[in-house]
Amino acid sequence: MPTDFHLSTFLPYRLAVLSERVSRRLSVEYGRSHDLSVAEWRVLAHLSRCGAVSVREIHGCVNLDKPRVSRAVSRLEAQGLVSKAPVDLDGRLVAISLTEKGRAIFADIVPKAHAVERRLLDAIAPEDLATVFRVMEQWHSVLDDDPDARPRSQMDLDGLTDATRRGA
Amino acid sequence: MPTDFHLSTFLPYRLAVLSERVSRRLSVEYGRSHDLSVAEWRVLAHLSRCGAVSVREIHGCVNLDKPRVSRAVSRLEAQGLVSKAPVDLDGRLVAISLTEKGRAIFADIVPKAHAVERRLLDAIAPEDLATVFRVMEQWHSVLDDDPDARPRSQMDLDGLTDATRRGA
DNA sequence: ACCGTATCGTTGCAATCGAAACGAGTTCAG
DNA sequence: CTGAACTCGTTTCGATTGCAACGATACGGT
Repeated sequence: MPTDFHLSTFLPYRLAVLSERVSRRLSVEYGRSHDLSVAEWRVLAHLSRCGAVSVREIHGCVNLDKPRVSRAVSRLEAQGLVSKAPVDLDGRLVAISLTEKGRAIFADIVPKAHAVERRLLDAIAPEDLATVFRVMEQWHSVLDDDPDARPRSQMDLDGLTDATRRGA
Repeated sequence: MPTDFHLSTFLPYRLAVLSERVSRRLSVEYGRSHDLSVAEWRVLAHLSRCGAVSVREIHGCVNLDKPRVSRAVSRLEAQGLVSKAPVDLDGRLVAISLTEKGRAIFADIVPKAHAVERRLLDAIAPEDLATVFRVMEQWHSVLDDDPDARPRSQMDLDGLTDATRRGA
């Protein structure tokens, strides 16, 4: 009677537990073979799509704070998976891009990552999957309207289709 | 044509981003007023339901590793929200329970936490919500069958209804 | 009773984290 | 041309993290 509160049915808790479990399972794939952190994996993934970009760009796209991106890039550079080059037009910027080795290692991980994802996706009926993604987008919308919530990152907004896009 | 991989549509990434955003929004509620971490919040929540329990018990129930629980309890004890008592029958165990102050602070936070959750839940049609929870449970089942995934915590298993329970 | 094994809670330690500060570079108003 | 304001990437620093030991207690076979 004091306060009836069940942690195990509390939405934020449930999301956190599932997300962390999935994330940890995935990190087995890129942490076991090659020695990558979540941040490094995300940086590689972003670079594989966007070519040569700045730290700022990555920071705004993959939900990692600036220092984390900076350090992840440093470690990746030390391992030879990534190269930094100065930008002529703006001396502050650094153009970061994948090396051949980085591309190779990423190409090696992607199928394993996709396999983990596929096992999850294949267990769900397509229409249920659609519902889930729609709901996740609605939850983001709720947070978009909440001044106390951290704003969404750029890339996650860009990924929206017109059907699911809000405001705009 | 290297490897076509979209981070922004990758399920583990999407889960991580949403979960982290929700979690961070929630932590505003118990971090701003009182000064609690996620671990401390979970410990309080568990104690509010389970009375006097051991560190081990909490550890197995709320998805926190043992040292984290131990340290969270220490901080909570230092703030007077929790009290530790030796157990007669087993000298290794410590019985942890809420103090009056701890109960009061928890009672103050719960409505705010529920408000955050409610805003999310109210945005979704009931049948869609049911689908989402069912899918989340299916994903847990997939991970339960995966030897490379970390096992699920006790309380999260206990929370299952017979309708959704797998194996057993 | 005794010793090996298991469990409980804590602590040590190295790595990581996040927020703020920093230096270098750029922009632009005056 | 100058200097204030801004941006970019890095670094600093205190706090937190996860993992692996650790001391202490309990149990079980002999």
